[in-house]
Amino acid sequence: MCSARVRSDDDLTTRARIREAAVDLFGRAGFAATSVRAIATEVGVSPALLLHHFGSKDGLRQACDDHITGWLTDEIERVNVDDTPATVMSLMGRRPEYNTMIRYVRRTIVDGGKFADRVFASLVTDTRRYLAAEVAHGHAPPTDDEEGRALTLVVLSLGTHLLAQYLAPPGTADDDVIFVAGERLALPMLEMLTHGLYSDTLMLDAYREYLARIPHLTSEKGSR
Amino acid sequence: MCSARVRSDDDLTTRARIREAAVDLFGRAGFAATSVRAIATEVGVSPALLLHHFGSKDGLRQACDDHITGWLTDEIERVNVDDTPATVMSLMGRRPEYNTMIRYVRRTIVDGGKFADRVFASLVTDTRRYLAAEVAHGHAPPTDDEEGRALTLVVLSLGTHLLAQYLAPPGTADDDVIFVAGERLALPMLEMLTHGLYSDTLMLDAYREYLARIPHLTSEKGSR
DNA sequence: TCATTGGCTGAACGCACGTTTAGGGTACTG
DNA sequence: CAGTACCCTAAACGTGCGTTCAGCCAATGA
Repeated sequence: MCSARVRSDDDLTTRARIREAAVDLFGRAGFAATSVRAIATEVGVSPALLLHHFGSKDGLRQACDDHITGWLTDEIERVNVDDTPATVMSLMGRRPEYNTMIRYVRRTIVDGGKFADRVFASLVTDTRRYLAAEVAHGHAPPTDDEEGRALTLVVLSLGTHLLAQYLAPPGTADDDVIFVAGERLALPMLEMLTHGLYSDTLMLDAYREYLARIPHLTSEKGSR
Repeated sequence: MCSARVRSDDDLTTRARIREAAVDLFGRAGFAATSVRAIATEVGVSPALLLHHFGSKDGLRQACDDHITGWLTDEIERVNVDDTPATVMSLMGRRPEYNTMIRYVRRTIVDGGKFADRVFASLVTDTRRYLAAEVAHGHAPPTDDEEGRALTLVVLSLGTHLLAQYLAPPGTADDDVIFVAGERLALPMLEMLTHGLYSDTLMLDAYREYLARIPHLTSEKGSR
């Protein structure tokens, strides 16, 4: 079920080849900017066949979402067993089929919608689990706002993917962008996650004071 | 020139009102998903007038880009004088006209293109200048990779805007999303920027070792 | 053998889009 | 008063879209 996702196109049913092409094109150009005709041409079939199999363009998107969901679940599960985020970040983007998935997820997040909400939520959940493990092993101190810390990490990693095209040098081959961007930021990010940026608590104190002075909510946030 | 950007719609020429509506709609839904007819309806004029003034839909986009460029330059210049990133982050998103600008910039970055490259580059430049000042004042230690550190900060701040809809609680009013997301992350981010995440150098050392073992480039990166 | 099923196509439909064209209305200018 | 310049519109054009429909063709099963 897992290794079956890596194979030459010849092995696939036409239905599956259509879906693969759709995932690729949706991920690259977005759902709205990808026409049914473009996908059909890519696969070498008629536009009508596509609707015969999936009912409508939205049906095809649904099939892509489902496919990616399963894929993502498998991979995260497989990876959580024995890898660290650093190695995961390095490994991903190396293999072209990961590129396709990451591009699709990227598009999903950018375009929004229910599926995107679910994907984001699951990323946060996974990060919280990872952070809890780090705290348990004594590699990170506990915090009042575990969710906030997880959100910050998700912004860092997802943001790196979202902005990959700007982080990789101009002219980087399309399929290398995600990997190159990850490598570019890995060291300065780890540096910041290890030693922080500021050498004093000036900023932090200033913001805490700002929060204390303006009690804008039924806030229990500025506490500790 | 600056305060002239805040005024009721009545004061504006029709040409300007069209541009304002276009900035708003392009920012919300994206260029491709916003039709000339939709903008015309919003302003209350005929679609033809729009093309009379701007030549084409692309001409209108260009006018929006130019408008936002000037606006952004003014604001950054005004802000750099005496504000800290924390207060800037807090202030922005408060006023609705900033919301419009941020949404437009967000779309620009997501959709890519030459204008996006320029915007991103100028964000990095500004962040580097800010970091240099912090180092000069002794609030932050120097680093081998100033650009990398700046990129990391840009990913953090821009990422927060890109992902704002997921960071704010579901159901947050459209115009509050950016501000609420900023407030949600401000404290955990400052915490991380001040104290870091990891309490040991395990991760950092592991990645440095990985870099040393795989000399993939004419690298002078794993140094220090 | 014939009927049935399912993958697949070519042609067409209705629609929304960006754009063009011809011209109406109003206010300056000689 | 005629002429001109400008803001603006109604109507239409061509294009590409998602989708529908009638039917071809090969394989299957009775």
